[in-house]
Amino acid sequence: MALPKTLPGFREFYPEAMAVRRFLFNVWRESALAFGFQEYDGPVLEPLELYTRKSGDEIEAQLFSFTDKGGREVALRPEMTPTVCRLVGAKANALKRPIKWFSIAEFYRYERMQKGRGRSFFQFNADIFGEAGPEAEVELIALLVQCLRRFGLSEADVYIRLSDRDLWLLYLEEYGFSPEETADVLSAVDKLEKLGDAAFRGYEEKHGALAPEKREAIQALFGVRGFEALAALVQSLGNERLQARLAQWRQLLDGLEAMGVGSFVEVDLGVVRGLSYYTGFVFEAFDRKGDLRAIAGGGRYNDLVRRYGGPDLPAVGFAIGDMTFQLLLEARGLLPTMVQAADVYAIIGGPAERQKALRVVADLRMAGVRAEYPLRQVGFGKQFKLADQSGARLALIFGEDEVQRGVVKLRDLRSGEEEDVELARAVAAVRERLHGG
RNA sequence: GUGGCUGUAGCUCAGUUGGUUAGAGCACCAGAUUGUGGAUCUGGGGGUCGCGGGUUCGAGUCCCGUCAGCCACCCCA
Repeated sequence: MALPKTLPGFREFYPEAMAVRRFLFNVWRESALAFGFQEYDGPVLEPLELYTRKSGDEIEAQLFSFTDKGGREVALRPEMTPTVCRLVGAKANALKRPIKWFSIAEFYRYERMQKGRGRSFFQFNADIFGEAGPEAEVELIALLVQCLRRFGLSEADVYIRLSDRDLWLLYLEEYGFSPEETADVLSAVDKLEKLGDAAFRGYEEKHGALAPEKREAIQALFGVRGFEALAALVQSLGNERLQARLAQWRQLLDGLEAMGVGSFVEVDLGVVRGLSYYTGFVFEAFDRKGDLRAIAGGGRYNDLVRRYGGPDLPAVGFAIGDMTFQLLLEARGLLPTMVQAADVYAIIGGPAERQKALRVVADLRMAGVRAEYPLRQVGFGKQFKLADQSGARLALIFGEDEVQRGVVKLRDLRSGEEEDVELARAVAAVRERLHGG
């Protein structure tokens, strides 16, 4: 009788893997806190409707959804954005603005597994609500860069492609595309990089052949790399609203420079992001080598809070996934070896000494010192081996001689240095050794 | 959902044209070892050979199916 196996795509964290996970999370959390973001969380299980209302059925196909015992249609959360929109929307009037929130949470998608993608994964999400100007984007992109740099990743490892759905909309309008056509053009643009001209097939089936000059116009904006090229293209059109949008771009790029993160960012109108709820600036982070899928992605979604029943509240956010991120750190040799070592290992002579030793161990632990000892009585020599293997810096030797004299021997396992310490002073002596030198 | 590759111990793998009771290294446990170190030696536990069926006197080995994993497509909130 075999035990039931782990569900495909779900992850188990043995202590070593858990240490890596905690390392990632800690750095992300510290980064967000340094930026003044506040941590929140929401339910893992949500009404199915939360995810089906705004998007198509393809998304529903990738949901972990079922009917619960009360007959409710429910789904495991596949992303945080709807939840956070609801949370913020429900209390928007009571929340001090700008609302800067982050979370580190597990998500679920019913997908085929692949390198860097499972059916369960963690994401760091950071969002700013209530700020319509590009200052919010500056803050978020700076946080994203901080989340990279704190691990030792530089602009040589990662770059951020920065684009703008607003500008795309204005541009397409200028070329006479209707709103319905615009959505399908953007969907084609999203695939243009991979598929080439074939990307327009879906559009043409729906809206008829694409005039050559329109196609050229799309290709022109799609190919824009760098602000100079963007400015040149926009100015050639003489459209006032596009000009105004360009001013926003300038403000954003100046802010990023001032924050010292400009070197990570590349203006690249080839990105539009598949999701239809994005309304303005969008960005995606990739590794320079191009071996991995996207590391992070985000953008502005000014309509979403309102669409979830809240007030009109501008919003920007991004997410970093843990799987690809960890692969990147591994590939660059930036994952430190995780040590879960004790500080002190107690070496215990016999049953009589054990009484004294456990008391000291308990006191050490109460003082926040990681203290270990052999649960079962084993030979002295063996205990030294165990102490060594535990990675502890110090050993406390509770031998018969020592305990009878009312002392314990404190041994530095690195230098071999030993000294006798009064039992009552054992905790203090250990702390001096650990912190003092 | 589509296609390719791969499944033998916790890990890395060996296993002859199909032939007795499936092996090694690492890891783990114990002993040597009742007062000083990641060593050494000895021993031990651990396998329905992913699972199911078929061919055969006989299958880890050949065939079919299935499941799982990896990779690519699709998708990517």
